[in-house]
Amino acid sequence: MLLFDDIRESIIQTCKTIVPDLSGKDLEIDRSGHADFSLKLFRFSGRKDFPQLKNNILSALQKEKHISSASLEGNYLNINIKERTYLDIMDTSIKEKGIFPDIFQDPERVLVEHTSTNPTGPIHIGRTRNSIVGDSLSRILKRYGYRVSTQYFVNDTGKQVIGLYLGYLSSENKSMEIENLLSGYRRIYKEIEEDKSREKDIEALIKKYESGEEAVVRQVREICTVMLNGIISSLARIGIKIDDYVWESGFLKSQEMDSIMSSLAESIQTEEGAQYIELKNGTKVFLRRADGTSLYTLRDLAYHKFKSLNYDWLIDVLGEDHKDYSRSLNEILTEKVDLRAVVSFVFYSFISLDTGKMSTRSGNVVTLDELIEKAEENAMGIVKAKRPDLSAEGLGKIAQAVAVSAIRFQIAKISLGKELVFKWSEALNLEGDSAPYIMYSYARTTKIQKEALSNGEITDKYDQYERSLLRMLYLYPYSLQAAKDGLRVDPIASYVLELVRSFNDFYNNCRVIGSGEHESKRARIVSIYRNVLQDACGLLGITLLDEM
RNA sequence: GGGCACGUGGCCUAGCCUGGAUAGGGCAAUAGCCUCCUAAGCUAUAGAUCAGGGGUCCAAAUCCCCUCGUGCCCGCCA
Repeated sequence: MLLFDDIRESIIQTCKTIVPDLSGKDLEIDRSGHADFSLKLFRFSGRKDFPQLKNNILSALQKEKHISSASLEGNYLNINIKERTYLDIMDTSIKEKGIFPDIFQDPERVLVEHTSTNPTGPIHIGRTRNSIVGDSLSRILKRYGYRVSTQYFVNDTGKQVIGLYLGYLSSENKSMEIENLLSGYRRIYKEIEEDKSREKDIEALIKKYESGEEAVVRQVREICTVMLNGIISSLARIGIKIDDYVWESGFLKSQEMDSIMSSLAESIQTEEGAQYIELKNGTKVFLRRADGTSLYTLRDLAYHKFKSLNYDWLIDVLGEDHKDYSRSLNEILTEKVDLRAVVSFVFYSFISLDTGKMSTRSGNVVTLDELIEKAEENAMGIVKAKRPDLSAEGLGKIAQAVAVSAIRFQIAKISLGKELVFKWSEALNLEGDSAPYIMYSYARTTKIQKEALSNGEITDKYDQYERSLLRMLYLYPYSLQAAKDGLRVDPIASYVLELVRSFNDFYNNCRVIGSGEHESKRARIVSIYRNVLQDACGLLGITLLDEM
């Protein structure tokens, strides 16, 4: 059910007067170029009165006020909507509400947890998929009317982070700089590979840390803060700002953890002193080590409990490696802990490099900063060549917008289940299905917007390009809904590309300025285009510029 | 071994949930288009046994089963 004034609904109502058991599914958006919408009549073809039925629906539809034409082709009933209807619905919505579609306000409070990468180094492009998806998803839900917040769960406990701390302790250079901390971290993990007993030093430190030894706690926090600030500023460069940062160490001796443990009390079993609970499929989920220190699952359960106090719907954006883990977590949350909030998980597959899996520890990574820098440099070269008339400042502004938008779009457009292999040549390509392609089509409308006359009479003559563009614009809410329902970002990206393609057809075939009787009508179509494109690009983090 | 994903022209990808009319795009290739609102654009050509096999159905890229290939998970890591 779409939440705007949908003409599809009124068509279905009309059809129902003839065939009461018709449903919304029978009327689909046509993708094959036959019509705007098509009614599939296959499932009624067995009826004795089928020929009569077809004709009855046809004549009922021909009288419908929004329909310009309806015709039978085999078992399809093809329907075209009046161009003026499209134009008026969108025009009115934008004039009166400033937005199309004007959808509902849902009071649900939603928390999107994303990124949450270990603060053990700069964020790399693999993790960036998490951030981009999480950020766009929260924008989509906000656009839908939910009250949305975003949160980053900062992992400042456990082996990785303590390993980072040990690296710091055992290196001569005590500067709190990212590069220095990172090299200490890498050195420690090399040492562990060669000599497993080094892990004991980490375990000993974890114990000190969890027991709250002041100097340890303070220094770990300090190191994590340095790393986290690096990640925060990298993300800021691509337009991502996370509302809250919640430190995992805060749950070590928390009310939430106690509450979880008491909810689970009856199910807890022990094995050589370690505490675990058993799931329905027999999996053992460990909560505490034999030495009493907590495990990630327990802290994560406490964190979910905490989130559920303030939100109705929790959305976790996670790598596909967390699938089984999340299933276990969810089983515990729904069946053993009485969590009020609904929890949804969004999984994405990994981004790898030509050289294999990405890893901060091994150094086989492309960091987000590296990508941004190369992308900006690349964009700058192109803008310079195309716009020799602009000042350095103007060039920089465009190059930056192009680089950031391109990075975000390249990731957002791919559906989450697909594994990605990062290739520089593709990342730096700014033609075809890329953000600049979209941005460019917007920039071309600027002069039209400024100079075309838009308040004259509107003719009733529409050509195929105007008609297709109007229809594409009208279909925007359907993509919004697909994105929201599936917790996906790529439907918006696909839609935007299709919309831009449709606009380019229009632009190349329909002159606006000085087109006489067509000018007002076309100017209004362009104006709606700018509005919808801006809306959709806002969800994807694509910056639209008036010139480029 | 068990579980979860993914497999669409040389490369990348949409469509799959909710089966239906000629499988959309892009990159790379070839040939064109700037006296006309920005050529980061547009047009045309070439390129696909929708991994393979079986099944259901009037109808399968789409649903079901099997096989193969790839990735991920199966820790007192996070």
